[in-house]
This record gives sequence, C-alpha cells and structure tokens, in this order.
Amino acid sequence: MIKPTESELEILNILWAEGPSNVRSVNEIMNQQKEVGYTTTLKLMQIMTQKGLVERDESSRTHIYSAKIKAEDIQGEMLDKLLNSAFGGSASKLVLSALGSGKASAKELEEIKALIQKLEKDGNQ
Amino acid sequence: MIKPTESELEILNILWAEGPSNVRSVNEIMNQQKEVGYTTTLKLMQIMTQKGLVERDESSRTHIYSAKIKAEDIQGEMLDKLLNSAFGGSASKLVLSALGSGKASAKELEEIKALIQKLEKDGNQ
DNA sequence: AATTATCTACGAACAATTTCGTATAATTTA
DNA sequence: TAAATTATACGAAATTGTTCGTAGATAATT
Repeated sequence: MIKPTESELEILNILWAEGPSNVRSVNEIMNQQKEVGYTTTLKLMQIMTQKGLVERDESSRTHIYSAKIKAEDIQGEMLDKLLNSAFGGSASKLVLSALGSGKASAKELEEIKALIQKLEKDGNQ
Repeated sequence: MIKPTESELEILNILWAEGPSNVRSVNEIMNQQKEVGYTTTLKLMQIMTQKGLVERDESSRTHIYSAKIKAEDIQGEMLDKLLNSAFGGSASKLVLSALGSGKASAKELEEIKALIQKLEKDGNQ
C-alpha cells in the first residue's frame, strides 16, 4: 500500500470527514489551520490522484475528489509504524500513553474495556 | 519541543536502549538493519546536537552522545500527532485499533484494564 | 619516526516534499 | 459581449531531510 506524506494525510483526513469534495472546500478547511495557497492544495490532490490515494470525478468542470483508501487501513499502518519506531513494539506502552493523556471519555473507556474483555475471553479459548 | 525526523528517531531509539554511546557503535547498530555510511550517522548526530535532541561529551577525542529528551516525551508527542493527524483526535479509536491488531499480551491487557479502572475512579470524584 | 587507522568538521550533492507562479480554458457577472 | 472570477495543468523554485566525499587532526601501530 502507498504511504501518504504528511500533507497528503491532512487532505485524506478532510476527505474522510467531509466526504467527496472539490479542491476549493478542501483548501478552505486546510486554511483554518494554516495558510496554504489554492494551487498548492490543487497540486497535492493531483499528485494524490496519480498515486491512487484519491479518486477524481471529472464529469463537471469542478472536479470532485474522494478518498480511495479506507481510514482504518492507513490508521492501522501508521499506528504500526509508530509502535515500532517510537514505542519499541510495545502495544501496551502505546495504549497506556494514549489513555494516560486523559483524552478518552468515560464512554470511550467503557468501549475499550469491553474490547479487552472480549480479547481476554477469546484468548482463553 | 523539537520533533525528530525519521532517521533521528532511529538514533534516539538506539541511545535510549544502549545509553550514552559514540558514533561508531550507534552506526554499527544502525547497520544491522540497513547500510549507512559512518559519516552519515556522524552528521545526523551532529545535527541532533545542534537541535538539542542529544547531548555531547567532548572531553575525549571520541565524543559520547546521550539522548537529551525522554522517550516518554517524544512518544507522547508523536502519539498526539498521530491521534490528530490520522484518528481525528479520537483516542479510543486509536486504542481500539492498537489492541485490535492482537499485539498486546494477556498481562499487558491487565495493565491497561487497571489503568482504565483508575481513570474511571478518578473521573467520578 | 613513518604509516595506518580513527575521529570530527563541513560543504555540497541528492532526493523527497511542498509551495506557488503562470498559462489557459470555462463560467459567471456586470 | 467584455470583464472578472474560478477552474485545471504544469513546471520549477523553495524547503527539508539524507547521504557521503574530502580535509585535517589525533592516536595507534609498525
């Protein structure tokens, strides 16, 4: 699978959140965080099309782009990379670090607990 | 805080694992994975010194480098970045993805469960 | 003491990524 | 319909990161 660069990932995130979009609206969302020229975003999205990261509907003048890869796939891959590059392969260290920062809500903690219980049950069979 | 590049992170990992080291030994460990010239590693470590990522003891001809930042700090920072760049800020999605890949042992799952319980308890007070 | 090995410093080539200017075409507005 | 706006395409500059060659100093070996 093709690995997106930093900027490409930003765009993918927008497409995942917003669904199929044109360059202008992607660029506007990008600009909420940092200033980026329109043609910069355009160029990136063109490159992403070439790489097969996004799909482009050219039926009208304003092209519509949509993410071609699933968020989960990239997430899993990047997580794996981080796991090995920064956490020495220890998933628990990573999880502990993630939970420790206090970013998960009570409901989310429940979800995680439920998954752990399931994993433990399956593991014992 | 300064964000290390890919290569710099590799070196930091070695320094975290091995403790204070000279360029040669870092380079040798690097070479176990991929071929890298000695001066390449040297240059990287010099740059890292400038950036303040490592500290250098110059008291003898062969300089000794040690990581200046804690593994936990970088880990937390990189995790945070990944969280926002690839998981839309949802810590639970990240954790679920990490646990789902089956990389955590039974003992690790217990650790995580214990932390969750602690978090839930603290949160209710 | 001369040769060889090992070390740092440093510039610069190379590569990947990001940014944007300019050209050109289509559409909308005045 | 002329002018202004809004698109895409594309080349190339700018930026960032990586790699390494060469020079010069110090230390070890013969």
